[in-house]
Amino acid sequence: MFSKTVEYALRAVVHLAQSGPGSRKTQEIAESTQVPPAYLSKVLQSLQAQGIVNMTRGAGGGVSLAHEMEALTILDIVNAVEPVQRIASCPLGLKSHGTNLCSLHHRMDKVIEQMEEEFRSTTVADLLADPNPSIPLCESKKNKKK
Amino acid sequence: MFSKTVEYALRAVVHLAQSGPGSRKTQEIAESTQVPPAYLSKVLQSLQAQGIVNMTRGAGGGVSLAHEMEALTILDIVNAVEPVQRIASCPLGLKSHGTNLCSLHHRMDKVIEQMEEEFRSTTVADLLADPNPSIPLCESKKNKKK
DNA sequence: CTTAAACTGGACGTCAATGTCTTATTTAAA
DNA sequence: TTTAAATAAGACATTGACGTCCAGTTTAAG
Repeated sequence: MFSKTVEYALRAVVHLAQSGPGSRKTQEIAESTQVPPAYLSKVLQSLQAQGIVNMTRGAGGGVSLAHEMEALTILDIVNAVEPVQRIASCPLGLKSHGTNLCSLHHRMDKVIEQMEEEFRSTTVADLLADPNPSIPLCESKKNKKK
Repeated sequence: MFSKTVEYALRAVVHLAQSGPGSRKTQEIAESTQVPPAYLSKVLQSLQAQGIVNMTRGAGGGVSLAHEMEALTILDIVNAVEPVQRIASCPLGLKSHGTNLCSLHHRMDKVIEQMEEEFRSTTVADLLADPNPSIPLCESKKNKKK
C-alpha cells in the first residue's frame, strides 16, 4: 500500500523530530530507523530537494529539519518523495468522460482524497504528542515491576 | 497508489457486469477495457482462483461473473488479485510495540482501514446504479443537440 | 595546509510488477 | 472424428523500485 521509500522518509523525519534540535548523521538515522544507510541517503536527498530537511557536508555536517515540526505534515513528507496521484481524468482516456469520472474511478479517487486529507491534517508534532504507550521507532521498557 | 493489476481486475469485472448475463471472451473484455489481452488473461485467472469469475475453455467458452453483482464488493475484487495489507504489528519489529502500533503506524493503518471500509461498502451493482453521466468504461454520446 | 568526517553523484545489481509469446489442452460444432 | 475456438501454462522480455558501492567534493578542525 505504501512504498518502502515513503515509510523510510517518514521514519527519518520522525526520528529527527524526536532527537531535538540540531543535526544528526545519516548513519545514525539509518541505525535508529532500521533503513539501509546508502538508500536512506537518497531518500534524504529527496527530502532536501523539497525543503523538508537541510543537509550540510563535511566534518560536523549532518541532517536537520528545515522547519518547525508543528508546520510539517505527513502529506508534505509523502509528497516530497512520492507525490500523491489523484485520478484527475479518465484512465481509459475516454474523451466524453474528461474531468467527470465514472463511478468506479470516482470512488477510487475518493479513497485517495481521504488519504490525502488524513495526512494533511496530521503534523509531525501531532505524532510525537500522541498519548500512546508505543513511542515511534523506539523500543520502550516493559512495564517495569516496581 | 493502486496497481495496474487492481485497476485491470476492476475494469474487467465492471465490464462483465455491464454486459449482462452470459459469458464474454477475454479478447472482447481486453478491447473494451483497454487492457493487454495476454496480461488480462492472467488477471482473470486470479479472479477465477478466488471464485469471482468462472472461465470455461474451448469453443463457446469465455468468462462470466460467478455471483450476483449485488453481492460482489470492490474489496472482494481487490483482495482477489492483491490482498489489502493492514499494518498488524510494528514494521520495525520492536518487541515492546507488538500489536500496539505507535502513532505513525497507527495513522498509516487507519488510512488503509478507511480504504478497506470504502471498498467493502461498495458493490459492483452500486457502481452501475450510480446516477453519473459518465458510464464506466464507456464512451458516451456528447449532449446531443435536439 | 593537511586530514578526517560527511554528504553527493553516478554506476551497477537484484527483484517483483508488468507485458509478450508460444505451445498445450479443452470443448463445441461441423 | 476432425476442426476451429478459447482458455491454461510456462518461458521470456522490460521496467521501475529498492539497494549497494565507490570515487568525488565539501567542510571543520588540528
